[in-house]
Amino acid sequence: MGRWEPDAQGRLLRAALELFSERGYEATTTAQIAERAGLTKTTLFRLFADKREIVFQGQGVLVALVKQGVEEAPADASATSLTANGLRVLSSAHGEEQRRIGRLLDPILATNGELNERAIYKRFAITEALETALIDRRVDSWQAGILADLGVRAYYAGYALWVVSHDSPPLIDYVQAQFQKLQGASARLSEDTARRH
Amino acid sequence: MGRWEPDAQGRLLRAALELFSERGYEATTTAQIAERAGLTKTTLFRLFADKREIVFQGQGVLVALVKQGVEEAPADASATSLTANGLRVLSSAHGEEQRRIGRLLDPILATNGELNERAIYKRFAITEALETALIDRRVDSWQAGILADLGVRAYYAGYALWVVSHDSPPLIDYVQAQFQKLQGASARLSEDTARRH
DNA sequence: GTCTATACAATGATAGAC
DNA sequence: GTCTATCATTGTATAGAC
Repeated sequence: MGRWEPDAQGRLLRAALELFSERGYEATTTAQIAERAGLTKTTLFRLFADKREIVFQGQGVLVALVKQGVEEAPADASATSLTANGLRVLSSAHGEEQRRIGRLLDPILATNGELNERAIYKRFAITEALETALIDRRVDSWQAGILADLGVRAYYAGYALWVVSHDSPPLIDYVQAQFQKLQGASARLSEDTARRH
Repeated sequence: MGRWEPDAQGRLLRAALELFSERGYEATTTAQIAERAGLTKTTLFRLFADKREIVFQGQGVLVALVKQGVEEAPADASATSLTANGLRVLSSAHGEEQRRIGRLLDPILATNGELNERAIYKRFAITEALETALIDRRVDSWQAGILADLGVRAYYAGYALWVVSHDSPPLIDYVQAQFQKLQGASARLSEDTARRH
């Protein structure tokens, strides 16, 4: 049992992804994950709050990043620019390593309600962080909510395209393209409504 | 043990809300809930998928209602009208009974991450149902996503106001007011962006 | 300060009896 | 349809080893 070896969390994450891919999420016990990582169940639960967090704890930084992106934007930035900057910093956390993890994780997510529920919870946490950060930058609270929904929708749509792509463009390119499209669709929606009066 | 008495689910829901209010969600065991309802733990888990579903299973109909509301809207309805009709039928499910349950449940939700996670999952399910129903009515898929976010945001904001109010107006009045405000904020957002070119 | 061993409570599944 | 009984697994708590 190679104890004291470094990166216990990383080893547990890799062991979990392997086992979940091999035999599914439910058919894998926490004891098996710990064993493959050369640790015990006790240690696993000291490092992760629950079984789901083994694969999702990495997303904890995303909340801080989107907040930071909004805070760091120029003083004269529009509400939309503040959002775009949040998305830019948020996306910057995703490199090849995250793409590889995503490719393993997404099929598992799709077939498991328990994991999917946690994924949605993380999405909501990012949305709330973005909304709060925008309000802190004096964006109108109605607009902050709308932009948070729009921005996070762009982020997840962009992510879905990026994770399966074999191209070189970084995630932010995909996210920005989605954000533009959604803004255009939103503008057309408002025009349509106005035209009906 | 008054077995064979009717409305086992309702008895379990009431028992759960009482016990959660008295001693908190985590301090209440499923055996205690079953006991207060005059049943056993086994029966509880046959009627509900897990402990959280005791208080959330009632929301399962909401997904069907919002879908139905969009489907039943007039053939010439705009995308916005389709959404409004979905919200109208969705809101129609909430009477005094639901308000009473909400008043008990909301404080418990606020203090428990596990329950909160399930609540967010239900919100997402309603959003997806609305988005899909709009797409089925030939709404552009970008606009469908935006309207689903906007509509569900209006629904939850309206619900939060309604549940604590002591006035007579039904939920739909609150939801419609929120939907109007959000549409206005969205239009101003698009104007601001256009003006910057 | 991190890991292990052990014991424990609670969730949720399953099988057979009424 | 419900009950009793038993079971595997998750997740916690404690005390001690390196």
